[in-house]
Amino acid sequence: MDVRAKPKSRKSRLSEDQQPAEKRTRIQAINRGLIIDAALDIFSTYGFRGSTIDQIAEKAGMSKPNLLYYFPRKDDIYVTVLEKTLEEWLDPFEAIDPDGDPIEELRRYITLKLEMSARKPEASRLFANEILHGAPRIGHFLQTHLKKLVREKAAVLSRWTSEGRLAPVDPYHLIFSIWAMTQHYADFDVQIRAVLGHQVDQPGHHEQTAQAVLTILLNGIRPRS
Amino acid sequence: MDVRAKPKSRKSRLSEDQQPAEKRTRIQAINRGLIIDAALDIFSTYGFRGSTIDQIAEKAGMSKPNLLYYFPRKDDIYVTVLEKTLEEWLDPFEAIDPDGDPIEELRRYITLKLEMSARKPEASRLFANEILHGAPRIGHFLQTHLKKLVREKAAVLSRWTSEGRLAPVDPYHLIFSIWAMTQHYADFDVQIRAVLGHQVDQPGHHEQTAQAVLTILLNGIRPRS
DNA sequence: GTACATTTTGACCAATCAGTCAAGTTTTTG
DNA sequence: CAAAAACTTGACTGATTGGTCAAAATGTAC
Repeated sequence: MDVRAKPKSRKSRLSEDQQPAEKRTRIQAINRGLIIDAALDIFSTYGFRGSTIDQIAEKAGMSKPNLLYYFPRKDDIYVTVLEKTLEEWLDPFEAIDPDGDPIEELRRYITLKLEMSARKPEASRLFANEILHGAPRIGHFLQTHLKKLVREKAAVLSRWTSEGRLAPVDPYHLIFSIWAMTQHYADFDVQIRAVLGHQVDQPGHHEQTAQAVLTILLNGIRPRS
Repeated sequence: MDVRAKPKSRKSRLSEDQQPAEKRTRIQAINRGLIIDAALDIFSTYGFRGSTIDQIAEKAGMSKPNLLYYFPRKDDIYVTVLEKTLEEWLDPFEAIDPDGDPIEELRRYITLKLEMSARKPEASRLFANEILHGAPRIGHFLQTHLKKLVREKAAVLSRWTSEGRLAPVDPYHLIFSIWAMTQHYADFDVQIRAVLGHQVDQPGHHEQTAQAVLTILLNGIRPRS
């Protein structure tokens, strides 16, 4: 269940790359990587305005002017990181198989998203922060690419419902619900930790979470008599 | 279903009031109100670091030094607004009645939360933003008051389950799920609008949302054969 | 090794913004 | 109405921070 599979030469969706990847030197590849990793960390913790270039440079182990040599503007770093995050984020959604078994496909998708939330919560938080503040940089992307993608998947869910293989439920809201519940575990981690205490660091906790979320989504909370 | 009912002389939970409310003059009451309303708007849109005192002052219709006359520090405004938000936020949760009918109580709570998300999404976003950034100002509150409150309600849910009046599901994760789904509609409003289009502004849309969320949570998505 | 290109950095600049202050205006009080 | 209290504000300050620049250091190609 490795979701890190690289997107197959898919074009960047948010902006054109300033520089074709092939033209990059070895040093550039390394340093851009260091910067992006550091930036994800800092931006997801403090937000765009709350983060400083100095912080990112420090974390990446280089001077500020050096960092600006690779990404001339603060915005460039941010957009690059956001873009990478978005791609990784949507891959498993695209992978929902219209020809698979409905419950199994959704179970797999939900499990995958929960794993991502546990493994890389920074990515989820970066995205959440951008949306929360009105998505100033990805509004267009949401209205075009994401809208289309969701419409396609909603159609699949609709068909499953009409075939009686899924409970009759609005497919859009079902998608939103899955997103809500899975991302919540990354975005509201602090709150969950505060409430559950150290229990969240114990082995098996993620499995328990997955179990609970799947139970609620699949079976609902009304007792089956 | 009015949730604006004022908390019954409950003590502030985050910080002591700088000044007892009785000592406030008429002008103070008015201006503090204007500031708090403006601040909720600005802070929820731009985050703490992204908001400036000038913006808030402008929105409140007064000069910056004037605003600082009422709240000496930027932080003071923020904490005050956060505190008010938190109270309003938890009231309906506290109101879950251990002696009521489980499904009805949860249905009421979920409906109420969805209404709040639709009516005052700024409050939800302000809270989400604070949690997302590590809850630097309310960490203690979460670990004490909220933790205790959730434990109490989780015990009620547990009992309901053991009485067979609720499906067997981890009570903590059930609470998290409800929070996730209801807040999602406020926090990710931009995304939902992008996907659903202008449909969200049509009359009856909130009812439709509530219907879908309740169906999923109550009945799950697995078809009942 | 040498010439050229790439990478790195200290020192600096300009804009933004939280917060101060002293001098004014308005409101309340007796 | 007079004095005191409460309120308001223009002009300022110091700290932070995004971004520049020219010179130095390092890496690469022949």
